[in-house]
Amino acid sequence: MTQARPMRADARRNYERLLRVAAEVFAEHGENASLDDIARRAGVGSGTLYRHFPNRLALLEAAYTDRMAALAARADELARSLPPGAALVEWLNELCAGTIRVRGLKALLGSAVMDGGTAPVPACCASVRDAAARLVAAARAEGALRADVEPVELLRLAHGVATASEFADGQGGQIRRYLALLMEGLHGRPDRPAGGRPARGRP
Amino acid sequence: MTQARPMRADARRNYERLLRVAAEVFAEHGENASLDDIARRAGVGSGTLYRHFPNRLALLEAAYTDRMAALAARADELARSLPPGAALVEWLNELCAGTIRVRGLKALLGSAVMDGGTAPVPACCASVRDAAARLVAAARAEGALRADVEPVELLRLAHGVATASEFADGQGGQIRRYLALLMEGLHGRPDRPAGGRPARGRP
DNA sequence: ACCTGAACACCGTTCAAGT
DNA sequence: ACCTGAACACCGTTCAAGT
Repeated sequence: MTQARPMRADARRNYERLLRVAAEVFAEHGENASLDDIARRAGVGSGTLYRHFPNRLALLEAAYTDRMAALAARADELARSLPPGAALVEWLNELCAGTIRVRGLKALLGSAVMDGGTAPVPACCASVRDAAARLVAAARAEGALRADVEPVELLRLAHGVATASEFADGQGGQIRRYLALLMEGLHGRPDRPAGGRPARGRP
Repeated sequence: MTQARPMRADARRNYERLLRVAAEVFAEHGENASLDDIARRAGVGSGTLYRHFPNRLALLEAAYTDRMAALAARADELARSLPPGAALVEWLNELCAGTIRVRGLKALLGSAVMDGGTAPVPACCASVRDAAARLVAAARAEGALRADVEPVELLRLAHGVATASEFADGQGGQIRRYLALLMEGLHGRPDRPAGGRPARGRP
């Protein structure tokens, strides 16, 4: 998977300019930003963009690999400084905030939690999934998380929370609240977690 | 707001053809379907489409007004045949399933729960919001729903659940499950004292 | 009053021609 | 080996010309 031969100097320069510009433009205009615009701002021909990145998702992945890695690293940092349940919630919170602030990141994380067995999961997405799995395992062991929820499902639901939060105010003002609702449960009085609930229909 | 003067016969015909075709095409290809394609399939010039519907959202609204009304009506139907808590959950479930099956509907419901105080909420969106408010009020009165969640927030979270479900399998296979997770809460033991479902993890 | 379709600007993608 | 930019097909939107 690693570079077979080093790139020619000009190719490497173009490659890096494209990455830098793409990260900026995707962050500002979202995943559907104009590729032509990215090439233009990077000062290269559009063909050059396609030579390095065969499609939009490939460019998105390359542009945000470092941010994805940072997200994965952040999980372990939080795991060291907080109890498992709190670490998980805080991480999901930061993840949601990131997907709203950096607009292109949301699409990438979306592709990271998509099932579509067709394409293999890119490395940067796998690292975030793995980080989630570690936090989930710890939270489960502590009894802070029910056992029938898979890590990737939690990521999907967090993506949903980010989507909901985006609709709320366009920024992330409600992330913490919606995430708490997801984690705490919607029914039952806030001050009475167990019991006191009328019988519901058959499961 | 109602029709000042009846439309000319040919205009009315075109208008209706556009609506019918748009509903089909949006359902199939999603909110970003080509407007040109819709006009072509309806057998009218592209200018005619813009004359009747100034922008994409306007067409989307008009094309799905009846479905939105049906959704609102369905809420009251469920309220009559189920206990409040169950009626709410079932309605949200059908709403999510609808937004996945009918692809353009999702964007419309998204705009229905968006805060953006700029544009006034279109009538069809308001009717869905109102229906949600009725179900929420009943569920609250029964004690099946905590009191600090607004109806529009519940709709936003349901939208998030639909998004998460779409990532799961592309269809709606996980809606009921994710919705239950949202409604029941992620933490706390699965085998709670009252009304709990059987534990799937450890005994 | 309404419709048509050409016109314009834009975008994604490919590829022949260059160095 | 790599880059460029023209070329093609497509799309959203406007508007002069028609009826």
